[in-house]
Amino acid sequence: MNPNRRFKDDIYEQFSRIGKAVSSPKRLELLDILCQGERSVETLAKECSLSVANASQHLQVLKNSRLVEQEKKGLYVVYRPAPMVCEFFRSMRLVAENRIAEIEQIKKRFLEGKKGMVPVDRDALIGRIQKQTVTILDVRPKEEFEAGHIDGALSVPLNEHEFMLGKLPAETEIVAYCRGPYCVLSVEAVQLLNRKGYHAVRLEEGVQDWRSMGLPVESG
Amino acid sequence: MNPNRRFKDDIYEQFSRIGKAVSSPKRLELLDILCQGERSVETLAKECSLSVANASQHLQVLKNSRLVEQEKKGLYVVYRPAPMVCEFFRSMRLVAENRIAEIEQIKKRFLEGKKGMVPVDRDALIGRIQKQTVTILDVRPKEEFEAGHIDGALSVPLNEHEFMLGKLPAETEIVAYCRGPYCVLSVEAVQLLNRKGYHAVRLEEGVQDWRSMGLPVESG
DNA sequence: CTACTATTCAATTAATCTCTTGAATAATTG
DNA sequence: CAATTATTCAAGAGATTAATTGAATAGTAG
Repeated sequence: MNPNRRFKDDIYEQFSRIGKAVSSPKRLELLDILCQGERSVETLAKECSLSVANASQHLQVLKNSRLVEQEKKGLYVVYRPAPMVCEFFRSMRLVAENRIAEIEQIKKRFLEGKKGMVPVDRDALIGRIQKQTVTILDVRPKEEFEAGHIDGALSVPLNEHEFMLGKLPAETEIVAYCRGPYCVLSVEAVQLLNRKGYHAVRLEEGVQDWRSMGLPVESG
Repeated sequence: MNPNRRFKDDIYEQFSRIGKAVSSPKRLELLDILCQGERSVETLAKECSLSVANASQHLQVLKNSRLVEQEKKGLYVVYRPAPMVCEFFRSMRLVAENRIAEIEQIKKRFLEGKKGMVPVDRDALIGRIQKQTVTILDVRPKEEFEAGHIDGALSVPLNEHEFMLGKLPAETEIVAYCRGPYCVLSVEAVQLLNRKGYHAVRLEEGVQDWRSMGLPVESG
């Protein structure tokens, strides 16, 4: 074969390793979660409804395409996204959201009939946070809250909701957020709160989006 | 199945349409070329060493994942990248180049033993263009030159090289560029020029890279 | 209207990928 | 040292994908 053709074939073959890695829905879900922070295989498997063996296998594929890195921590192996990968994933997500109409439809269908799912006006929200006329809840697990959260948010992990409910001011409006548009924690939280008589709405954006819009993020 | 799980599966399934589209080396090559400008099926097939039927089939896949758009122009169907796609492709390319060591190796192996393939210092080059102590050649087909080229470059398509050779100043150094690091036109041009006694080196970056670094690009 | 051109479609084969299952490994704890 | 835990490996079934071939379509030119 012509050496020029050979060169191109070899190069695009290598590029396609990245593409192959992100061609499986489950691997994308794994990546999406990893972009929130490092996780163990078991955690990832549970989060993505995969068997541990299958999750491990997908993680190997991601590792072989250099999209994730691995580190042994005590009894666990934790995976985390390699440098640049979160930005790349974000770029892919944006293309998908903008180009593939079905995504909007699926979201719509899923949220339809649920209370408090209207999109929140970000600019208005920022003003209201400052004026303290709104309570903002981070409903992700505590560790994720600690790794970074919207400035002024309260950590109320979904599983502790029942417990925390009493502590919330009954009169102010509540805005709940979680990892982003495809994480359902805030959806469940908002439904629960509304059933309990609060006025709660969902903020679709997660901390990553919040940060990448240049808005204040706290940690600890 | 749990409706939350259903929702996530549906969403990531849609995301994976983008991933599947960029999981084939040939489709990546097609996309890369399309990011230079719109092309007919036949042109793309020839450029990527594909049969026309096969190229068409790959283009259908890209179209179904909404990465390219199609327009009938006279006897031809031209394809072009959809909005945001070039940026996405670039982001993918950057991840691959930074994370996959094999790519650097393949480049090295291909260029090894060839004259004038040392990387050109961009900043120094800009200065020398302004001082006119260097001749910069765009060796892509004329139409591509006309659609946009590095400010100050001369259009000398590779196939017309023999013809144009006499017109080049023999004493000044020559820098040739083409579509980017994986286009071999400038490699061939530089070899040819060096055989003819010129002092020619290759600029790896293409117009796209040049532009995205905020450097001046002319058209027409 | 006929011939021609560019592209797409349809069917086939070979190769590749995903998930499952059960076993293997490797590190930690009692 | 034995038991436990987290992860990985290996093999196989079923589904998906890429390239090839030959035919079909649709628009253009003579």
